[in-house]
Parts: sequence; C-alpha cells; structure tokens
Amino acid sequence: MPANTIGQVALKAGVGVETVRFYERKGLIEQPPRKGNGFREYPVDAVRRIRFVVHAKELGFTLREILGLLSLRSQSAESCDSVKEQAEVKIADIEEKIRGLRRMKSTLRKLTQACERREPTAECPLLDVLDEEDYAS
Amino acid sequence: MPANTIGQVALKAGVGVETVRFYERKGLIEQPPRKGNGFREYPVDAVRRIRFVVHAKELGFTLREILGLLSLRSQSAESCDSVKEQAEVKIADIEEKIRGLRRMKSTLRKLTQACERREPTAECPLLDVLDEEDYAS
DNA sequence: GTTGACTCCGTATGTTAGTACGGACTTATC
DNA sequence: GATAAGTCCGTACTAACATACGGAGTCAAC
Repeated sequence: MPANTIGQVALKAGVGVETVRFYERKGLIEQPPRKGNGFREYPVDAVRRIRFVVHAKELGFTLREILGLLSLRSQSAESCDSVKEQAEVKIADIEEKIRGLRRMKSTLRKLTQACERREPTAECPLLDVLDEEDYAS
Repeated sequence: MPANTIGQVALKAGVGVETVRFYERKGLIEQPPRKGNGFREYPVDAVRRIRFVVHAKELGFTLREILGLLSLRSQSAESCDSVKEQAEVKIADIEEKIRGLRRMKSTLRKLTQACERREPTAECPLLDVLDEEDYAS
C-alpha cells in the first residue's frame, strides 16, 4: 500500500507536483483528504484521474472542456450522448485541420518540384508558387 | 486604388488593427512605408500576407514557425537548394502533425463507437476508452 | 472649426497551461 | 541531531498570442 503523497502521485502520473496542485485548483481532480501533518493523502485512483486529464489534453481538449467531460462522467446514461457529441465536434475539428495541412503540404510539394525543374540560371520559383496558392478557404 | 491604411488592411484580412501591428513587431509582415503624416501605407499584397499567417496559424503552426515558412519565401535566387531543403523539413513537420491528428481522431472515433454500443443502463464508456488507449508511440 | 473616426506609440492586461520561488514546516536518512 | 528531501502555501513568472488603454496627433464631414 503506497503512501500516495503528492510527489508519488505526480511521478506515477508523469506530471510535476506543481501540475497536480494546479489541476486541483482548477477542479480537475478532487481535493484529497489531509493527514495529521496537513499533507495530501491521495486515494489510489488519483493517478488514473490525472492520466485521464493528460490523455484528454493530448486528444485536443482544453482543460475547460475536460472539466466539462469530467462533470458528465459521473452522471447518467444520457450524459453519454453529450460526451459523444463533444467528441464528434472534436473529430470534425481534427478533420478540418488535416485538410488544411494537406493543402499546405501540397503547396510545399509544388515548391520543391519547381525547385527540381528549374534551369541552373533561373530564379528560385518559390515566390511564384506561394503566390499561386489561395489560402482563403 | 484603395488607401490601404492599417484599419482597411486589418478589416480585409479579418484581424484587428492591433494584431497587424503585433505581426509587424514580430517580423511576420514587413514594415510598410509611411505617408507624410506617419501613417502606415500598405502595398496591395499585405492582406494576402496576413491571411497566410492566419491560415498557417489555424493549421497549428506557431508564429515562430510561420516566420520560418515566410523566410522560405524571401530567400534569394542563389539559395534555391537551401530553400528546397527547408521546404522538405516543413513537409515532414506537416506529415508528423497529420499523423498525430489521425491518432487523435482514431481514439475519438473509438469513443463514439463505444457510446453507440453501450447498453442503455451502462455507464458512459469514456473513461474506459481513455484508460485502454496506449499513447506512447 | 468642431465633432468623431482613425492613427500613432508604448505599455499593461488577459488567457492557457503550467513552472518556479521563498519561507516555513515535516519527515526520512546518516 | 544535523542534513537532505519532501510538503505546505500564496504569489510571481513564463511563453505564445494577442487585446486593451491612454494620451496625442490627423483626417473627413457637416
């Protein structure tokens, strides 16, 4: 049975001690009970809670959104639909970003190909390529 | 021939006046010439330049990176090979970003599918999905 | 010829997501 | 029992990316 001090929890969750306190202040993790000396004493699932936050953040959710997800988490089955909706919005965001990145990649690809085609004395064709591209979508 | 004051350029590019000045300070747009009264007078392509920054930012590039992208553009003719190399680095960056976004999307998709599969009385599977996922890689 | 909109400049403030600091206290180790 | 490490707290600071403010000058309209 580990002692579950803030330092141990932070280590296991792969974040810093200050980050754990920060998440506590933001309401992302519950305020743990204190020992006689005032030290935080974390329940076993605290690490998992922090990892949840970290993972959700990696999926592109902001801390504010994660707070929303967590408030839904413990609720009834119909809140699952709400979670699903939020996830679908995120999926659409991601798809839009991927499309934009592909456009930009295609532009850069044109650039390098133009570089390869150029005659030894010709100017770098970069400027022309970028000016052709329409970035307003 | 429009006057191309800072206000008009900002309006056309869809950003605030302060943002235009900010981008100028950051070197993302050139310092425009000034009229007799000290007002900035923008060349016609200033709007396009700002839109490029905005768009690249939406794609997840930082302003620092965008400065790099723009420096590709202003390279002189003799360094075409170096420009090509930088462009290829950027392409690799973009591909890496796309891969990360696809991983996120796939995880979120699993989440929504789990939502659909759940029995009416079951808990929201969000937590399980997030806990299952292996994010190392 | 004065109002109102626009511009100038530097500096301050805001947000997100932390990270660091300083002084006091507790606990573990030698 | 001294020293190091860990914890407490509040506050300050960081970085990226703006956005707002204040006081001054300028321009267009009525």
